[in-house]
Amino acid sequence: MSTSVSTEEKMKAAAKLVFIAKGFSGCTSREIAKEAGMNVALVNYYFRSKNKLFQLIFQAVMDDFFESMVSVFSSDLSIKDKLKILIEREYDFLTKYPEIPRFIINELSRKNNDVLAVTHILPKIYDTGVITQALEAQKKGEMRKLDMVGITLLVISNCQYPFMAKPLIQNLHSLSDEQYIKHLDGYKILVSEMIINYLFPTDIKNELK
Amino acid sequence: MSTSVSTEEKMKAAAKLVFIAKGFSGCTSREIAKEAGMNVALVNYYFRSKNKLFQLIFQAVMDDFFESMVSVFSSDLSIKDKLKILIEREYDFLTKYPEIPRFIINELSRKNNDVLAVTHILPKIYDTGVITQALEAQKKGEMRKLDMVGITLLVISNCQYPFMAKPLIQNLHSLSDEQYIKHLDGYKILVSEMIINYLFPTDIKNELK
DNA sequence: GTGTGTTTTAAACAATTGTTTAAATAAAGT
DNA sequence: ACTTTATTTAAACAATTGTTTAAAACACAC
Repeated sequence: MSTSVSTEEKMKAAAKLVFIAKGFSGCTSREIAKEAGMNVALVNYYFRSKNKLFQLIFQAVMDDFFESMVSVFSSDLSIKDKLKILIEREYDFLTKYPEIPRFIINELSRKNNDVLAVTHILPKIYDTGVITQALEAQKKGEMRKLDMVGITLLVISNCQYPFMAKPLIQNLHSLSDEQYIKHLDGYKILVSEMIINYLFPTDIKNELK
Repeated sequence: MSTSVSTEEKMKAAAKLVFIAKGFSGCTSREIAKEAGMNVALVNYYFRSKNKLFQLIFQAVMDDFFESMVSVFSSDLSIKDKLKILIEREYDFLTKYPEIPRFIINELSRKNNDVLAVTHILPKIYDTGVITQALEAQKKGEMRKLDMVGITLLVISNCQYPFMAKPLIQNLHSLSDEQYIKHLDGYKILVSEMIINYLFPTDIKNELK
């Protein structure tokens, strides 16, 4: 029993690694098993099929991915500070796991994907009260009027895309890995400044409408 | 001869369609041939291999993708107007071909990809003189100091990501296709406003550093 | 130890993969 | 019309795919 849990967990870890790096259609069961150092048949023994294993991993990655968002929104901060911290956290997370947004967007774009997946996240965000908090700030004239979709897009566009586009930008501007990471370091500040300044303009009368 | 060009072209069109939709590892030679309404063997007859065909398509898509950027930069406008128009054009292009950024980023992220590809684009952008134009505007204090990588990231993050993330945002916020397109319509204005305001602040003394 | 159940293995499976072959068809040249 | 070349086809190819099978190895009760 003790070893079985361990092997199942090792296989999941390997699957996560390989799936994220290569995508569902880009890898094979044998590749995952090899990464885990075990026999191919164990994929089906423990998870019934490559697809079932994938769904498991994908769901877990999704939950991880949105966990920090929910936790920031749950904190006791102003909406402005929440967004500031969120951007900070996103960059931290993505520095560690830069492949994840590409992985998620990719697999969600795949048809024949059983994943309905994400619908359970929005209620969690609602429960944090962050949305009413934003609405109140907007009523008080402290925050620019913008719906939740827009706010989400604004934040994750400017956080996730720079990591997703790394090979593109590197190729385009001939940058090494270190050069690119360094660039992102400064870019994070810019993004935070730009978004916060836009959403919470200092000169309220002129900017807000 | 006349039919042969036509079939080769038909095959390329089909390949473009299928590759963009499903990616290199996500589709088969037979699928492409079927889409073109022809025999599988013709893939290898005309293009030697699935991989060679892919490289051909990928290169063409890349060139298309950056063509509008170069053409806008070549125009006779201020740097500020060039960026405004660029954002406008990007949204137009992406409304037509929303899958392309995901396709490009995906395939560039794939290892074992022979594509070195993009290095020929940057010189073209240099040749438009847009970079010296930006530097001059920055010297004159009209534009915020930010290198080309940052400017590129700023524009394409906020243009491309909203299209790439469509299934994610739709899933997250339970939006129909029409609802999402509608959202993007308004979002485009926001993005343009935010970026231009950030790069060209009206109150120069306070904002620029 | 013996027996029972679980875990792991190597081998096999049918299906699908990219690619090749060799024959059939069409086109072009003379 | 005949030859030659280019195009298209169906069939086959070896390799790889996800999955199954049946036996081996293991763990642990008794």
